Amino acid sequence: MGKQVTEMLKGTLEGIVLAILSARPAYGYEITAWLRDQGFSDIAEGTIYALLVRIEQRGLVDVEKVPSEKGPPRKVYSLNAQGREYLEEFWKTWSFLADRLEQLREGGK
Amino acid sequence: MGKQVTEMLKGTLEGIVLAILSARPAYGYEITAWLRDQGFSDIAEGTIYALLVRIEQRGLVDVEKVPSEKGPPRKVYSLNAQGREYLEEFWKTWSFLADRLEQLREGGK
DNA sequence: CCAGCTACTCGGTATTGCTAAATACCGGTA
DNA sequence: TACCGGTATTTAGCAATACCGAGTAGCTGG
Repeated sequence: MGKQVTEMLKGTLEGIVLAILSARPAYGYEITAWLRDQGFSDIAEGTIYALLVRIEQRGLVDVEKVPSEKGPPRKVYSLNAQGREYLEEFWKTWSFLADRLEQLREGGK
Repeated sequence: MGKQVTEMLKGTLEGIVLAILSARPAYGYEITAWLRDQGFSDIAEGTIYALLVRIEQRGLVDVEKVPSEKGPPRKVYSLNAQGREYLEEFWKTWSFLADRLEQLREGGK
């Protein structure tokens, strides 16, 4: 994609990852692959890992190291209660923004 | 609002301002006031001015200095052809992101 | 034993929004 | 006159987050 999406992801990517984790536990490599599959073609690996470290440090997720058959051990993240609360907040913020944008788009026609 | 919105605005605020300008020419102070009115309670003045300078330098807007009855002259910005094109791109990017988020929200229920 | 996939880490850069303070023009008021 | 408040813009420094590139490490198949 382009630079536009990169800047737009700032602030939303975190919510996206939390939303993924709210459905099921997952690890970094898996999340990156899934996102690319969904059309986020140029999400950088490093970005996801850094983000995971951040949300772990903020106590939004629990981590468990799980051995992999295909490589080094995976760090499997799962959303905890605090993370769920934070995700709720995220959705509210997102809705606010999306509503404003929708209005602007309507008005601009 | 909070930090969440601040980070989320990165990348979207530019589109928001361009969308505003697509409806009618406007100047910085006016845009800031309007945004605050719309619920963006803590948009910083400086942020809007800096953003306007950026989009001007990228050639997305035309500028005209207009005397004000109530203070120093206003810098009135209006969207030009290139800006309109860029705004189109912005809406596409936004739609992509909004669609993905909507799916995630659905799935998470 | 090496190539290639899996899986994670780290250092440096760019972009963008916020903070805070300064500058400037105007009207009204003490 | 002198000052205050509202209008209007500019600027310097800071913080957060995504990207880039390179490195580490485990496993499997040729």
